[in-house]
This record gives sequence, C-alpha cells and structure tokens, in this order.
Amino acid sequence: MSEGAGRHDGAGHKPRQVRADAQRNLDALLEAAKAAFAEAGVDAPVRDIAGRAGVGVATVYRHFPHRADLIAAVFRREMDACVDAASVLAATHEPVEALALWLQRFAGFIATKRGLAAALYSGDPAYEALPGYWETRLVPAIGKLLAAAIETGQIRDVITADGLLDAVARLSVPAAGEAPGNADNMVALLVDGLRFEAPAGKPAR
Amino acid sequence: MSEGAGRHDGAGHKPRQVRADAQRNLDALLEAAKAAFAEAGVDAPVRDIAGRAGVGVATVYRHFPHRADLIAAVFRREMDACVDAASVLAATHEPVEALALWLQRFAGFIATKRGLAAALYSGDPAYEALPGYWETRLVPAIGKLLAAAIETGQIRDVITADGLLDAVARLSVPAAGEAPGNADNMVALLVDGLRFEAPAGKPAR
DNA sequence: TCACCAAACGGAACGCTATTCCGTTTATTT
DNA sequence: AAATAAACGGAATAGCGTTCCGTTTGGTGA
Repeated sequence: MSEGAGRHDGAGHKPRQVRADAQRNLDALLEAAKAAFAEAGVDAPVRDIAGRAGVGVATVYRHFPHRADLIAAVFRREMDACVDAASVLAATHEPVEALALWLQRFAGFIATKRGLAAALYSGDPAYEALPGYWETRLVPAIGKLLAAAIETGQIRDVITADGLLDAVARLSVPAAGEAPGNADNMVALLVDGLRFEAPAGKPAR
Repeated sequence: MSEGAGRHDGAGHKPRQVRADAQRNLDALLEAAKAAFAEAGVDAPVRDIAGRAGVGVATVYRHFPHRADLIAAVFRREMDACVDAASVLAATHEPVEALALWLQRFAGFIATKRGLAAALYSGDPAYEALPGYWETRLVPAIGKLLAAAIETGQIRDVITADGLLDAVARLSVPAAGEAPGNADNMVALLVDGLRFEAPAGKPAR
C-alpha cells in the first residue's frame, strides 16, 4: 500500500509531493470498489463506485485509465491482504489450523469475485499481469503454511502449494445455481483429505 | 390446407405457415452471428450482426429476446454440426483416425469461441441450458468414436468420453498471450498418449 | 386474380454504460 | 498571502442492448 515516495529521484526536477487529498481519494476509491464488487460483481458501474467513494468519475479515471485497471488493482490489493493474513495466522495458530483457516479465508476471497474469472478470460490486457502476481505472491505464502503443516506430520505431503491453491480457487468460484457456502464445505473436505492417514494425525471428526 | 382459418380453430392447427422471408432471415442471422462471433468474439454488437445479415435490429430481437439467446443458439447450432461430423468421420475413416480428426474439429470449434467461457460464467440464465446440451449431444457422439477406437486395440481404455471432451475443451480455450495453434499440438499429444503402449498399436512418430 | 391482414419488417428512440473534456477548486510552495 | 500546478466534479460524447412504432409484405380466402 505504501510506496517509496522518492525524495531524490533521478529524473524528476520538481518532485512535488503527492497531494494528501489525492491519496485519500485513492484509498477511498479502492475501498469503495472492493465493496461494490463484492455486492454487485465486477460489473458494478464506475459511476456507482465513484459515488460510494464520494468523488467524481474523472477522479476514478485519473487513477485508473480503464475500468479494468481498477478491477485489477482491487484484486491485487485483496491478494496482498490474503498474503499478509498468512503470516499472522502462522504466528497465532498451530500449523495445521493455520493452513485450514487460511484456505477458508482464501476461499472467501475468491467467492466474492463474481465475474472475475470471466473477466480474466475476456482477453483484456489489463488482466494479463494478474496470473504472474498470483504465482509470485500467493503460492509462496501458502507454500510456507503447507510446509509447516506437513512438518508436524499431521497432514500428508501429497500436493503442491500451487495445486492446492488452484484446487481451492476452482472450488470457490461461484457456480450458477449452486448453494453458496458449499465451497467452504468442499475446502474443509480437502483439508480432511490431507489429514487422512497422515503419519501423526487422524481424520477430523 | 383444409380449414377455415380463424373460424373454428381446432387444436393443433397451424393458423398460418411460417413466412418464407422470416425463415430466410433467421438463417441469415445465425450465419452472420457465427461469422461475427468468430471474428470479434461473442461481444460483437447486435447492430453489426444485423447489418451483416441485411436485417434490422428488431428482426434480431424478434427471434432472440436477448442477445444471450442468439449466442446460445449459435453455440447449439455449431455443437450440432460437430455432432453430425462425428458420424460422417466414423463412416469415412478408420476409427482411431476418426477420433483424432474429430477432436481437432472440436478443438477448432472451441478455439473460435473467444469470450464464450467468460459468458458461461456470467450468471446469465440464457446459458444455463448449454451444459446440459453438451452432456446430451456431444458426450454420446465422442463416446461412440472413442469406443470404436478402443475396440481396434490401437488406443488404451484409460479415459471416459466426458473426461476427454472436457480436457480437449480446456486445452482449446484461447488463453491470453498464448500462441494460437498450440492447442492443436496439445490435443494431438493427448491422442498420442492414448496410443502409447496400446495393445495393438505403437506410439505415433 | 385480387384484396386483405397479421406477421414481419427497418430504423429511430430510449436508457444505461465507459470514457473524455474542460472550467473550477485547492494543497502545496514561496 | 499569493502563485501555481495538481486534482477535482460533473457535463458531454460515444457506443451498447433493448424497445417502440409506423410501414411493408407473404400467404390466403374470395
């Protein structure tokens, strides 16, 4: 969220600071967009988002040249929050529980992304960088949780971080005409599957 | 041909035949839509499609209440063509070759459906019936080809018709930043994989 | 053959969207 | 406090799906 506001950058002659109100608006915008997308899917109109944030549409377009850029920014931001949650959970829970909790958190994250999967396949160049971000940030995060959980001997070492992440994501993408909340059950089942016949553990429940 | 139209309309009578021009326009429309979708993806504007077909937009909406209905109709129509191709290929080629050719045909079909996968996940109710159609028509078609090919002993019996169809479809969905034509290679590889160590065959190449 | 008429038509009109434009406001600097 | 460029809001533009409505036309019964 914070980036190095360069005091002496090589090229700039007049490194005027970013205006405080601009930064405030940017934050409000991202927050409003997140809420709007969760409520109405990624098709939420730009006007609505601008209205929620209490800014004009031009402000939206100043920060994000295209609507898709805003979507991508919100998505990245939420991925970052997921990544951060991983270390917090790792520090406050037993490894296996941390893994399970994080997967539920991640499933919830994906579940609110109605239409995002569709957008990703739309061919819009704004989304091209997202899969790379996924690899770079999420996979290492879950990788540590998974490794730690395996380390305890309570779950089996039968899946890669990448594979687990992908599976949970697919299970969590909302399908037409499916009861919501089912994804959570399926993810839990997955974790129980990992626990099954583990060297030092027993199946849950 | 034998009734006083409107006087006593018996049940099951056709008060009036479908007008010839209406049928012509419907055909032209489906053809134009198919071309437009192949060229510009499923987001092709209704106006463009109507223009290609030489009709007004109202004519489009008379036949298809919503744009999505037109997309679904074109999709179904092309699925039917695929299904028909299966029996033709089965009658004119050796079983294994027929299977391989049909899979290439199917891959080409999916490859032209830019944005269709996205549309399917959009939640639009017009698409809800398509997966069922898929199961009902395509799976039996490939099932026969696959069974016949296995029968020859030249390929292994290690995959279901459903699974094979699904795999080829996934391989063929155009991905952002991927070289086109790669899907064909991957599908060919899949067939070679089926041939590998088959009782009565040898790996291709 | 011809007159009739509902089915079918074309294109303008409507409402909603993303995106751009431009005159005004304001945070920051001097 | 004045100067100034960044940032602003909202109206304008452009393009979409969908609807409306006056006009045309293929089939039919006479």
